[in-house]
Amino acid sequence: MGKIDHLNKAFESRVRLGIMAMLMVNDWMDYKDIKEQLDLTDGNLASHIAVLEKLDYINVRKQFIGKKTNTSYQMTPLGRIEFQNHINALEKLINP
Amino acid sequence: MGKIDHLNKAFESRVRLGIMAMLMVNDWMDYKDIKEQLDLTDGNLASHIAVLEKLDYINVRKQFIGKKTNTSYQMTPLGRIEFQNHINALEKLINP
DNA sequence: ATATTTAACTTTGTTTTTCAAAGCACTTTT
DNA sequence: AAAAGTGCTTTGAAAAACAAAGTTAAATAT
Repeated sequence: MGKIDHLNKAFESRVRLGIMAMLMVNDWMDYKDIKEQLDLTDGNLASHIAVLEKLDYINVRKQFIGKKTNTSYQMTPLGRIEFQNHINALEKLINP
Repeated sequence: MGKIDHLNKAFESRVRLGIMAMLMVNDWMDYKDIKEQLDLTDGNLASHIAVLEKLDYINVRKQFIGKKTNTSYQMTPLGRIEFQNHINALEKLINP
């Protein structure tokens, strides 16, 4: 068993790392805010969100605020566990 | 400027993360040891080493031990700085 | 002396991932 | 009626990851 096996492939992208880090500390985050804070294009963000959603690492909520569409994201319990595991693996790798 | 801009693209691969982490704590590491500890194929390791060498993040030393060829790797000062920066960026991302 | 094994690659080919650009449907603002 | 914003999807090109096979030279075993 290699030493890097506990690093989660889903978090090899700095975009997805960024998304997860934001969702660790903010319960629901808007599409627009994530896009702006990470400086991403729509297509780029949408594709990474799709990956995280498919893995059941994030929940997606679509609603209307007034008459505007609003999409926001929340970490799932599984996502939190997996991200924590990844962070722990990173720490072990770095401080062996 | 996005929050993930200080994450180094070179370290998005868990293989390269693993190599650098090993070289943080071991001055010279053998090809064979890295390959075994990270459980990589020859081609896979060679290609990632090539990336890190091209960026001047690692030094390569080829020598004979007795009559056997021996290839080993060491982190360069630049590599150490860049890896540290990456780790710092990760920490900021995770503990904001 | 010959055969086998080992180290350290390189090459090849497939699959996956990234990312930007364009388009789209709907809504609000002017 | 026109322009602009939201939140996508689709397309397509480029890059990256990875495994498998082949290569070379040297080491060891027979």
